[in-house]
Amino acid sequence: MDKAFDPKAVEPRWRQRWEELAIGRADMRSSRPPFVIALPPPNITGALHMGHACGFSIQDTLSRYHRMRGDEVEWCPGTDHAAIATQNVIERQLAEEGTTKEALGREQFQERVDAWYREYGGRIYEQMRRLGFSCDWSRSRFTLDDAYVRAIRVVFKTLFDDGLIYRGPRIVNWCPRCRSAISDEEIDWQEHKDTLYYLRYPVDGGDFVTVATVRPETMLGDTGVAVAPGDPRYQALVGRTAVLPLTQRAVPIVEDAAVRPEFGTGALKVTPGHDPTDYEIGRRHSLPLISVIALDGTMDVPALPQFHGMPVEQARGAVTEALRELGVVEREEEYVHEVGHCDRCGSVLEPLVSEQWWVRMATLAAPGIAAVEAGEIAFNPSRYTDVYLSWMRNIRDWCISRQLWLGHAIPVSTCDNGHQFAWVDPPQHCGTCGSARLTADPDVLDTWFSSSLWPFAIFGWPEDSADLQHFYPTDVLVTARDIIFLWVARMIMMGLRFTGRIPFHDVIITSTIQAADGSRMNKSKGNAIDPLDMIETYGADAVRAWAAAVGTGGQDVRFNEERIESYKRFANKLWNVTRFLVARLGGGEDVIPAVHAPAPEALEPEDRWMLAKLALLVPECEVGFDSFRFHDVMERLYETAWHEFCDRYVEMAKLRLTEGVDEPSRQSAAWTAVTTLDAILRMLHPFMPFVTEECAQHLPEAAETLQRRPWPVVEPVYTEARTSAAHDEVESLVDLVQRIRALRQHSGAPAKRDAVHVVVRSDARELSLAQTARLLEGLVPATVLEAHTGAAPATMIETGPFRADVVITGKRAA
RNA sequence: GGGCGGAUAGCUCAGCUGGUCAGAGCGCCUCGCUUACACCGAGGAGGUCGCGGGUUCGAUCCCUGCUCCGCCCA
Repeated sequence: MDKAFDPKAVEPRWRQRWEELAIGRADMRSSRPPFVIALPPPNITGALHMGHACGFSIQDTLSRYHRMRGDEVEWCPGTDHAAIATQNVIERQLAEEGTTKEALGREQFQERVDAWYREYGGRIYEQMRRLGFSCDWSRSRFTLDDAYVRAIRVVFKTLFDDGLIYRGPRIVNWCPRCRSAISDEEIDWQEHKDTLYYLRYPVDGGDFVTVATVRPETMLGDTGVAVAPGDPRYQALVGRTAVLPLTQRAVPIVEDAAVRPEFGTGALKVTPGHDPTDYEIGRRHSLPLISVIALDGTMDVPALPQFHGMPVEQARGAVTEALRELGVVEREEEYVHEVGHCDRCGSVLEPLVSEQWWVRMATLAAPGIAAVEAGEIAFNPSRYTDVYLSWMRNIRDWCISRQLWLGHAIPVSTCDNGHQFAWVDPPQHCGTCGSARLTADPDVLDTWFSSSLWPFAIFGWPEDSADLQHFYPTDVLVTARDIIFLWVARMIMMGLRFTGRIPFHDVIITSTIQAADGSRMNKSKGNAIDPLDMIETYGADAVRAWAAAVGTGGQDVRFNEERIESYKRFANKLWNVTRFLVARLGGGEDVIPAVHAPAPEALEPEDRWMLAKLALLVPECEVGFDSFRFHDVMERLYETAWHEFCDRYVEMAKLRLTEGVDEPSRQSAAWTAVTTLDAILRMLHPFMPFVTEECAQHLPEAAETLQRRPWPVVEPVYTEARTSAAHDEVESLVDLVQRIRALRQHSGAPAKRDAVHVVVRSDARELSLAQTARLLEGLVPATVLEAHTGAAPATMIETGPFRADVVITGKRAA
């Protein structure tokens, strides 16, 4: 065996082995209880980032653990077509080539997209394999698969026929660059420093009202002025009309509770066409709705040619200037506020009214709320329960249409007689009048609409497939916090609606990995860490162990490379202790031959000490796994493996492991060491599969993979009374050793056996004086005497059943 | 404006339902190339657990107010 563990040399071999053995492949005919995870599908052309590395590592750890516990594990991977992201990539490419998708046409554009998928699709799977993930690759799904598309259409048509999907004009967040609606959940809010303008609108009868706005250009579309109900400042104006400068339109002054009287002047200009709040106010007061901004983000005011066609930003200046000339700008002040940007392209979003498809959410939400309230679905950490519930209780209709060229077409057609219907298979005729002149809806579905079907559509729904029967509902969903609304909530609602069952019973929200300075990791900011670099430097095991240790608990974590490095060292430690045992017990071979269990009486106290530790560790790990406290499990395994096993037990047993004198003692030490190491490797395997596999190959119980070995069992001998008595005594002895060493260090004596002389007495029952002496001599190291000469002063140390007189001699030369 | 979370050793963080909880890793200091490992071993120093109140026999852990940081919703 090499002197150090080399991840690069080991990882490819095991990745290949696992693929050959198909450890991830689930058998739906198995009688083992299923344990199922649906992988949140990453973007098919995307690259693995730290968030993936973290969340996916946790899923693999859970999967491997459950396989060892005897479950039939189905961890189903998949990828998402990520319509907006992909379309943006292709559009950027086209722009560099000096062309546009419009010039190309839909067909050729689609060819470009397909080519892109062919070239980069699945790249992320390769990156996932680098981390040793044991997904069921045989069941990989893609959201553009034919069967998946069919499931989407069935869902759409059902909701449509049930009246839960409708088309209507609504104010939406519009991205002028993507030329598409963007959902509320996809807005990237950024702080802007703008100017708050105070505009004076004359009121009929000689008064005036002053409104405050950061967007003077939208005043061209104002259709009202609103004040808070009962605001004493404005009682005289309510019910009268203001006359807008520039357009000369007369608009009513109304009272509305949405107005915050403390903001600005307490009077709000109402632009229903370009502000969500104003839109609602306008509806309540039946104010007209005027659009003054076109879909491309330019002013759409043919009646005012001086502004028509001008980009909004520019129009803001121009309109303000015109208003200044009219003398209606009372005041200007700096104003800092949050402005919505497109998540994908960064453009400032423009609220405007357009025709969109919507899902009525209230009826879908009710069962989703009930399921969580009843505890059928639990969030981990539990505080996210309230986050979910409050969003669900205040749910708003969901805008599911996007004006993209890429994605799932909305399966709705309209015939020339105006009959509109949803379909699953593309229709030839109108179902109502038989007309063959059909117009398909030009929009596509929000990607999250398709994602919301994921847990059941991946298993073949709407067919009542064997996979679906066996693997649905899934067990656990592992995902990031920012996806609770976008995805988790919608999966719950769709799952309940279409299968009548919850899609999973536990949701694990992973930590957000921040940059070292606490800021958000962001590719464009250049502070993102590439997991592949980390694997390259520290090995996949180290990255995975780090992810598990840091990824649950719900607390955001600052990226800390040293922490990953510490797990690389840990892997090396495991490797070296294995190497040590192989050297002592392998008889010259690379693999330790079978070690027979000793008679229980043959176990020495330190053997029992180790077994007692193991007896505690196994159930602790199980509890940790079952409560998703991965960091607890990882920490306990690290502590036990390194400090208790390597530092203590192996040191205590070292002399007994040499070829020689006391064969029964040697055998019990060998058996204890191998048994403990074997158990530790198995328990660590879900976290650090590569190094544990590689080490386990050198032990007698070698199997083709640890995934085919069971989780450790606590044997009766680990827990019997003698064992715990021996444990406690050895624990005291370890304490004694530590205190003698401290004394020695303090005295400046070298760590030599003849520098420390000890006379020890004890009331121990399990540890004989001879065994006590042997352990002290080996561990301190020290010379144990019957009695001191009395020539040098002794220090008395008392701990547990032991009383030791210690004499330090042979001071180090300064 | 509403809500959630955080503030624990120099750094990054654990501390579940109040009483061996004051911890880990890294860093630091001292010593050691003892044939598993210097990707190591041994020993050690470092914290009034953000601040002010309160509940309690007793609070880092519960309640409340405040300060700063992060996030979500509006």
